[in-house]
Amino acid sequence: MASPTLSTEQQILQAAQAVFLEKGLAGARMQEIADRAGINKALLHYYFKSKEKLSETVVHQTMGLMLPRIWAILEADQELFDSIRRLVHEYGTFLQENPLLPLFIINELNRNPRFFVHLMLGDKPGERLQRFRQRVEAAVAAGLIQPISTPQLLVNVVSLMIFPFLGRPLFQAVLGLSSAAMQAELDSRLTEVAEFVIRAIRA
Amino acid sequence: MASPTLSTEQQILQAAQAVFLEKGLAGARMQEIADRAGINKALLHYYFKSKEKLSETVVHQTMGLMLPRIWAILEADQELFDSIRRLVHEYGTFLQENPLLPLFIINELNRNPRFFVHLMLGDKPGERLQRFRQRVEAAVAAGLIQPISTPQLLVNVVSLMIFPFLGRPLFQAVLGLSSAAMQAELDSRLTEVAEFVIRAIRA
DNA sequence: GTCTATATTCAGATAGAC
DNA sequence: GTCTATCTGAATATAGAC
Repeated sequence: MASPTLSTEQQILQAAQAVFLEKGLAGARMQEIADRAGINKALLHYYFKSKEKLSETVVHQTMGLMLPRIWAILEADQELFDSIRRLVHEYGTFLQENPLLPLFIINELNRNPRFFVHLMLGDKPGERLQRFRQRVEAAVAAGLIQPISTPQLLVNVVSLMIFPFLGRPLFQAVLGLSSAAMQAELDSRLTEVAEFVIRAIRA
Repeated sequence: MASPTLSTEQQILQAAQAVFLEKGLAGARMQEIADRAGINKALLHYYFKSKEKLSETVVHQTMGLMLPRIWAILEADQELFDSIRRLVHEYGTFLQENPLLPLFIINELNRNPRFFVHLMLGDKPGERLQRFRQRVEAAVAAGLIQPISTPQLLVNVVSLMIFPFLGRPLFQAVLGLSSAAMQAELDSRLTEVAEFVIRAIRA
């Protein structure tokens, strides 16, 4: 049960986020959310008409924390390698603090791409990346980096950051690492991934 | 409805795999599996006592296709860069043919790590990677590649291969690509990822 | 082995009192 | 706003005839 100084609505949202992240949307139970918020199911439906509505509110709130920071970095006018270092470090830190988020997001993204993409990109999806694309192409043209398309570069960076949190149980077992040792590996990626990418693309 | 020349059991397994991959374990309905197999629910339970049992059989069967090939590459005594190229190409091709598999696997892996890890690695999880580990360390010692730990290298390669299939809807929207264009990007990764990794680690 | 019909369980949602 | 009690629907699983 969360701090009683929060409004009931905030208690619910906090409890709902925790349960959704732990169990996934399909696995989450309204009963459990109510229990953790210290109320009952009826009141849950009084505040949020349905589970679907509740989840949308939670997703909206949760994504709001991260997205502006990512876009700020991608749109900043800055040396490309520094952008990559900042992106890896800031987004990586956020992921360390929210390690369950990737699995939840990936599932909802695939279940309802429309809703999700609109939430992340607003009305004009393709355009937000224009600045970053120009900077990559300029760096290629100037011979600063290997010829690589913006899609491939971006997919690579994002994959390297997020996937370890999804495959963690597998990696830990295959590599024969303790939970602490695996955590240390993830920590060191906050800098290692950036250098890995930079070495790969540097001309 | 599948080919009627198959035994009922095979019809069921085939239908079950399709539904599990499309809907996920939680989202799959026994009714739909029965429908696609051309039988009814009761018969489904006659062959497989429960949904859980059925899913275990399907997972077992599906993973069996891929795992031996991966281990063969990791355990082969071969030049390291060639191993990476083979791994990316063979595993990548498999993923292209089974694009829905990653999402299903990742969910089941996190839902039940024990069962899953045992299925993938057998009784002695940490040991199967010994040969590959030695080869990486030897390459580092010989100055052929940058100093990198086996865990980081392996996590990187696997992340670069699998994650694009999980984040595909997002990437497609962010990058403003058509479905065909996105597919082309994924295709070209079959070779590009290997070269990306090799450039990153080459001394 | 295969079917129809039914039992059981569970979870989301609502009614209505306070 | 908050509660107890209840409805409704869906989905897994089983009984029993053929």
